[in-house]
Amino acid sequence: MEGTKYLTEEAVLERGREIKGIPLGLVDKTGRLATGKGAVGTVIEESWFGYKPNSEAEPDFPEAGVELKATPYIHTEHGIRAKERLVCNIIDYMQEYDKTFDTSAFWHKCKAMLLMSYEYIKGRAKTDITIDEVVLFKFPEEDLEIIKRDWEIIRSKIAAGKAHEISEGDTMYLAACTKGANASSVRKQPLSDIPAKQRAYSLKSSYMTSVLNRFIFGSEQNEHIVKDVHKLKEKSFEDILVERLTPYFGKTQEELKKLFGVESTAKNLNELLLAKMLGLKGKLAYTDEFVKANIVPKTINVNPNGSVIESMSFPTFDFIELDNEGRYGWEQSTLYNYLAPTRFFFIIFQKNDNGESVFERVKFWNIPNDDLDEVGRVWKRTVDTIHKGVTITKTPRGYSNDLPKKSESRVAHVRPHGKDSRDTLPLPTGGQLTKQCFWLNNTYIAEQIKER
DNA sequence: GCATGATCATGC
DNA sequence: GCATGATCATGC
Repeated sequence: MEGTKYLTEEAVLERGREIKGIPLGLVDKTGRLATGKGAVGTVIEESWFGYKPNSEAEPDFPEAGVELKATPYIHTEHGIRAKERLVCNIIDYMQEYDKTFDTSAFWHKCKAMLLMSYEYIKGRAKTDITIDEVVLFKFPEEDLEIIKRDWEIIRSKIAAGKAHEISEGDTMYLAACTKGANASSVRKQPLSDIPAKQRAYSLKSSYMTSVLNRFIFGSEQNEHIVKDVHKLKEKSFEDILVERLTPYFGKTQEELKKLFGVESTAKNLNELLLAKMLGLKGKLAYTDEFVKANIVPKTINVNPNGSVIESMSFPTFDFIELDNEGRYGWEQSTLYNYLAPTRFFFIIFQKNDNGESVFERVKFWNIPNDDLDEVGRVWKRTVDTIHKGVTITKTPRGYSNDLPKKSESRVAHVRPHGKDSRDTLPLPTGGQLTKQCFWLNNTYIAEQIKER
């Protein structure tokens, strides 16, 4: 096998398929499997295809123009989910900014990928991993239109001397994720002296979940918001969406209910109304684009004076798990990996002087880099406090603790989030504490949604 | 008046 | 039964 060239996509795919079911321990001829991350793909490339890992810029099979990607998935109670983002090439800020999508390093390397999927099972030895499915993946047209715009968003930030402001949540499917030993892995950018974090092109984990489900497990697609692909050539997905909602800006909740014949008084009323405005059968959150791009709709209620009524909560955390995560650092944490790639779709309702709720506007938002770092500091403070032991004090209003308060940070804080004060979880240092979660400060949200 | 602790309500 | 999104309520 040594020195064999795979000259066509078909030849790569055919050979790739033959690996299905063979434990990687039997495939590995070099003992590389024992080495760290990325070993699965490298072992297959080297020991199965007989290729030496090549230069960064070329696809793994240069003659066939195919990049090999081993991608883990997890079985959850809600079905198949990608374990992580699919990381592609590191972005060379100095080179990429004056290219076009077609001449970009990303497209050169990743326009065709041999996706080899395997199930990630915690604790399983790497030698026992088997590749379950192998497909030659090319981006479907509707995804490619969005990916081209994603790429352009990244490029234009570099071209504006703002490579240091790039963040994963800027884009929908193709994102610039951090890649490096730690936060101090930085590189030069062409139009500014400010060093920028090293980043790589990646396909968001939410996008990979969809790819796995669709192309490997053969599931149905979700309902699309933009049904006509050609529209995406003219305008971005976000512009199309905002445009379709604009006619309803300024209407009160009651007017909208009447308009759409909605009777409900439920808390998810706004969700129902939005679906009606867009002519959806199901929920906005379950549409193809929102699911793949990891866009989270959030209703924000604003007082007549512009202040945001409530802070925004995130899922409850487990104190013991959080303590464990502390060993791996902020960028490996659950919170980081939720907050960094997520785009939020803010649906803004403002109370008018008659106390009626008015649908003001919508805004796509993701957390800016600096503020994400600030959340990282709050996270670290939380981890450290939990690790050394939370101090709990009885007060007339319940139990108070020394986790980060709103007054400590412009951006985020920690607060209870359970059924009631008896809804508790164990602490790693012993004893129990009311379930808690991270919150984005309402004052911070107000600042972020301000129209500039 | 607001930060902070507490709790409700719905849907999966 | 619980996670999640949403909101309440009171003491400082």
